[in-house]
Amino acid sequence: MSQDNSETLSKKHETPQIGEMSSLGLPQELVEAVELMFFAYRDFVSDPDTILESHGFGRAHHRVLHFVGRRPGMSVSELLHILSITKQSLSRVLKDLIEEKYIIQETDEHDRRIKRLLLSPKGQKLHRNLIDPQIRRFQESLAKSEIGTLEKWKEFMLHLINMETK
Amino acid sequence: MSQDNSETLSKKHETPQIGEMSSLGLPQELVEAVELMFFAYRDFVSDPDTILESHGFGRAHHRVLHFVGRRPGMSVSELLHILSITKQSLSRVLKDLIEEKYIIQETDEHDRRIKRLLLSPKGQKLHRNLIDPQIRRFQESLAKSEIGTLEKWKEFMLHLINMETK
DNA sequence: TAAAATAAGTCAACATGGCTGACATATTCT
DNA sequence: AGAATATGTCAGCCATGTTGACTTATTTTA
Repeated sequence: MSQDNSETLSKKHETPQIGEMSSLGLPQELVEAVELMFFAYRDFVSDPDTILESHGFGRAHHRVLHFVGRRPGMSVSELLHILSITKQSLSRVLKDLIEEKYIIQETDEHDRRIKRLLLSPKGQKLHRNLIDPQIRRFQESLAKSEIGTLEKWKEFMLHLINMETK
Repeated sequence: MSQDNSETLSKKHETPQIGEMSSLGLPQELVEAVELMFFAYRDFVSDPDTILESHGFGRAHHRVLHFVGRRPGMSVSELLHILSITKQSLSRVLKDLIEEKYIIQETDEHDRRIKRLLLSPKGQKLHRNLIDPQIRRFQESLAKSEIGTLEKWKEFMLHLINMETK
């Protein structure tokens, strides 16, 4: 990973300038950003893998645990929608998590077709263990960064997200 | 330098500080950051998929094209190392790309065991088509962001990366 | 110069987690 | 009563990750 020396592209709506282009005519600082996205994400999601492995779970299980933990009582179709995967893909991992009692299903009071998903205490504990190293990684990175970094980082990440996802 | 987010709830029924702590005692702003990482990465890598599909390629092919494009003349083992995948995983996609003449192999002049990997003009064109929407996405997001966002974003992303990767 | 190390390629086999389409069941809405 | 909805399940396909063993060519080293 090389450092970025160029101080440009700092104003809103400014187009890339000649000095910033690689041989392919691409703004070099943004090509670097593309790579940072790849490496940072890969290392970031690698943290929980050891824990997951010891439970016989994969990353798909992690995602389900995460969103059910964050939005307790969500329905299966809401979960499908947020994960943007198919029913079949979800059902495999959800089945595991329910069978091993990390996730509890409760039939909705007013519409008995809907099953509300919740983390059991066991599920909450695992969820916490999985997210801890990721939070720690953020905290350690922030400690090395300038003040105000998190806010700007989050703002930018939010802009990167598709409308439909928001 | 930066902030400290680690506060612990000392009493059972104490109200978390607004906007900072979830019910699990985690800094809320960092739990949000974990989710932003998931959504932003997912949407970001989704851009090139249509193009790849029309060529019968997947994301693994994209990564190979990208790094060979960025570091022309790299060896197979260097590529293995940067991608952190196994020889077998790489060989499948690399074989496709070589057979269809997106990537050219040249035997190293001084050590004929080593094969230098290069993009053909066809490979360069595809690489460019794949990265374009990602660059565009960055530019559009930057246009909506405050001045100085890219530098801070890149700095933080770099801190998130493992030592071994750097 | 013979042996060891290195770079690359290959084979078989297996796991995870995406996908599709079809279909079943229970429940609610019209 | 019939349509729509929410969930679950079956069978099968595909991409891409894994391991371990082995070959071939070439270079380095003892």
